[in-house]
Amino acid sequence: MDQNSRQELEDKGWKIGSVAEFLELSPEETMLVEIKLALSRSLKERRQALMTQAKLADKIHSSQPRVAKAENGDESVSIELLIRAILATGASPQEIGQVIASVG
Amino acid sequence: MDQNSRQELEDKGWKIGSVAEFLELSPEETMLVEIKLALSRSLKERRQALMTQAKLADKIHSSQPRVAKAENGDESVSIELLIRAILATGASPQEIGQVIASVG
DNA sequence: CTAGAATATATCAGATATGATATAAGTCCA
DNA sequence: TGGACTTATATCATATCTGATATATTCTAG
Repeated sequence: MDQNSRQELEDKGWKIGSVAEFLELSPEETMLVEIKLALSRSLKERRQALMTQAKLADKIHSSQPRVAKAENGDESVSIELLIRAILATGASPQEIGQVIASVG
Repeated sequence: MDQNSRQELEDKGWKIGSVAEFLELSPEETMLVEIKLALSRSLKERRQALMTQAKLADKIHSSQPRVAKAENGDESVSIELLIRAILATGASPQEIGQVIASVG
């Protein structure tokens, strides 16, 4: 975990108040966060190539603001919603598996 | 989706009241459910080889009953908890990606 | 520039997932 | 056969996630 990753996580609001607190994330907790961020990035890439946030929101019976949060790695977004959204871009389970497997 | 899968899903309580209702699951919704079930099965296999449900519950700061639900594909269990649990068995993101990629 | 479209941020009430607890049911072997 | 251990089921108050809405900001074409 380098300084850039740390900054990225803090920027996304991963309730990190101090370096010490950050370092207390276990490897498993860190992996979980990285999985979420990888899914966020994948979602944004795929969605941008295909449609607007509002259009995707409709497809998954959600709202444009929630899609925005999903794409920006907001901590309030569940992995479940991320996967629902990615599936709605036409991704296969294989592709989703790839994204997760690509994490550290 | 064959008859066995359907029966499996109904057994797990995936709020399916009738065949018609079941068939109204979109391909994306079906994939999501199958991803969850695949993760459940993987969790159970891995955990059984290593430790007791109570031990795993401690590791993820959860409870034995919740681990039981996770392993039995209970609808109330989030993908997030499933992944947290699988990571706690020592699985890598690669292995989790494999499980998801193995779905349909 | 600038209007319209897309995206981001803020707020919130309701829905869902959570860990805890109690306890039932199953498993195993002394 | 029964007692320890493990897993399953039921209930619940609380925490977290949800979609909706309002609105601010950013982007893009003209």
